[in-house]
Amino acid sequence: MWEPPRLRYHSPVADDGTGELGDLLMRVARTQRRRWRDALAPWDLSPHQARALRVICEHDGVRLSDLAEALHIAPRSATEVADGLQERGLVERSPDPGDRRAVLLRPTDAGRRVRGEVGRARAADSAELFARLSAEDRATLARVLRSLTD
Amino acid sequence: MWEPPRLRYHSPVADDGTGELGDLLMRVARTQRRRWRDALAPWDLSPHQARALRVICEHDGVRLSDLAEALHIAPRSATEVADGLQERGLVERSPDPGDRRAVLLRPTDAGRRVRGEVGRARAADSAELFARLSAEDRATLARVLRSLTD
DNA sequence: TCAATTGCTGAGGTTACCTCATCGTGTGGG
DNA sequence: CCCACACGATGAGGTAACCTCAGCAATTGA
Repeated sequence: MWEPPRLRYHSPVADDGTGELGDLLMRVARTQRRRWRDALAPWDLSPHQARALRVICEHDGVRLSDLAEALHIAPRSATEVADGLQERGLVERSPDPGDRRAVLLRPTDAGRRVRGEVGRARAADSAELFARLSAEDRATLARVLRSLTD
Repeated sequence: MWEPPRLRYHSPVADDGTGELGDLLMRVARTQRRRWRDALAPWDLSPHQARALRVICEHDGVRLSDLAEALHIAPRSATEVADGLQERGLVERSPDPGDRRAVLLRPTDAGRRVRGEVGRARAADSAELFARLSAEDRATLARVLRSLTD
């Protein structure tokens, strides 16, 4: 039996349309983040680990400091993300032949496989979420969002 | 002097358009989340605290368990959010006359004032972010996002 | 050549969440 | 009218994901 929520979080305040856009955007983004986290559960990866795996798979031989930059975290924290992936056998550390201080991260075979599976799961999930939109709404949404990312 | 980033996080992978929508959405949302956090800094409030203050101001007399539900966190964690707001003098606890187990949260005068200031700052920030869109793009975006939040 | 910088990581702290246990209060079936 | 059980809040304690700072080895530049 359904019971109405006692509190609504989102404001019933009348506004001019731009104020609400921010709310809507965050709401959809939160929905998608939650969906993504759930979709990632079978591999026991956090969203950050999945992003790191993707970065590492896309560029052969990634330095920890570059990974940190790509993920917008402190260099020290990239060490921990890499530790997590290494523990799971998805990436390996190797010395950088050009700079003996540095460490290069490379995907293992398992890492490449998992990255592929995760990528497909993510694409499927995204397609499912956006399936309710018409093709032209999707195109408009993509254009509008792109113009907001500068 | 500008230097190109060595790594791009976002995938150059060609896709069918729906896969990229998810990325774009998360990217815009992250931008906005960061902007919001920065906009909140003058009041020393976390995003969660600001949301809690908003909920408390919009409904007079909010139980901790209701706050937890509204913020999608465990009841125990709502206690901590309320503690933070109470320390800053923005809300106060009072016994629920109808149930002596429960505690009702109400905004103080300072809380109401801060909520107003934060709301205006947020609206201004949101307006600034979305200002580059045409009025009809904003309307379309709102419609499309709304249809994704069910 | 050597002082300063860079890349990584150990040590330890913070924040924001969680679960479980406890305590006082409400409530419904016998 | 009980009283066993459910419920609301919170203390205690744990975890995950960040952070800063210090230290070490390697590189770089004046």
